[in-house]
Amino acid sequence: MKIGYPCLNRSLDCRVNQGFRLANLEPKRLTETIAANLKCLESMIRFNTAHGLLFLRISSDLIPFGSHAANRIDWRSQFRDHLSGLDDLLKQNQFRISMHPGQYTLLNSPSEEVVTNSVRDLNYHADVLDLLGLDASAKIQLHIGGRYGDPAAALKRFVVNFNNLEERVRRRLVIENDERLYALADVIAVYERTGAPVLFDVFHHSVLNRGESLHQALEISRKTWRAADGLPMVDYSSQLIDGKIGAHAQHLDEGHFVEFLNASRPYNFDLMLEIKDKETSALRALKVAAADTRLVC
DNA sequence: TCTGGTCAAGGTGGT
DNA sequence: ACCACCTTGACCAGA
Repeated sequence: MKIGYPCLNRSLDCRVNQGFRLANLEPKRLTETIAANLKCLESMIRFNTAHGLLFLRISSDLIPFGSHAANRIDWRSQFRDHLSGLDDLLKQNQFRISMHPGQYTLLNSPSEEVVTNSVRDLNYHADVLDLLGLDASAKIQLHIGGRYGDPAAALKRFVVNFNNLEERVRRRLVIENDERLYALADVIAVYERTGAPVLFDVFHHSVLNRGESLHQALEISRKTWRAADGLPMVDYSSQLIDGKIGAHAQHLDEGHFVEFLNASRPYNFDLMLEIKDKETSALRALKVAAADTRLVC
């Protein structure tokens, strides 16, 4: 079990997701921003290495407008060496890597244009991981998408569009249960028709489920990961006190986390802590989990 | 330097 | 048909 926090580090004096408005897009600025973001990603990798946080989710905003038609610079060639340099760092320290496209990336939309844009966005994510030289254990996690008034048809569209993706994208895609529309059982149904492993989200499952216990859910989801996919990935969070149901906690709830660690044995997985204060909670989690024999840090 | 409106992008659900 | 809301961090214009 490696532990990580998503995308951003609050204690560094740089940012990996610097951007600007589309109206201000200009090749020189784009090139400079990408260079700055990559430099900051290196700082983040060094920070995580030093602290034993070896599960890294790379921000989708690493390359501003990464999949947008207006991005016309050849960043893939321009930053090829820079990216493979980062890969050395990642491999030396045995990092586990993921990425998570945003809410607008929807493979199952009834709109052809939305699907086209989504495919391009998934290609972009795969480009980053490919250029980093990472194997198939580096994953891109996606939700099934919308319901569009007809969940069966929406699921079918997901399967068809998934199976039309390039192999280099398909091998990296894993599907995550959400907290409103598609529960673990739905994601499993998609797995059966696509072979895409299931990334189990503990918190979403606590909000939307069909009665599976944590144990059952971990058992069901882990079986969908093959050797080449690496250890299963699991997302963890807890409810924000006094927040709406489904809102992520601001800080790690240590009691809840200890309970999760105990209840999740003997299953092993890499754990992403989706908690607002990012590395602060991840570092606390490492301490809490210090005696857990599954932990790698 | 601060602040509030806005940002590439879609969809749900209440009225 | 319309509109508030989602979920979020950061940009940026105007004060």
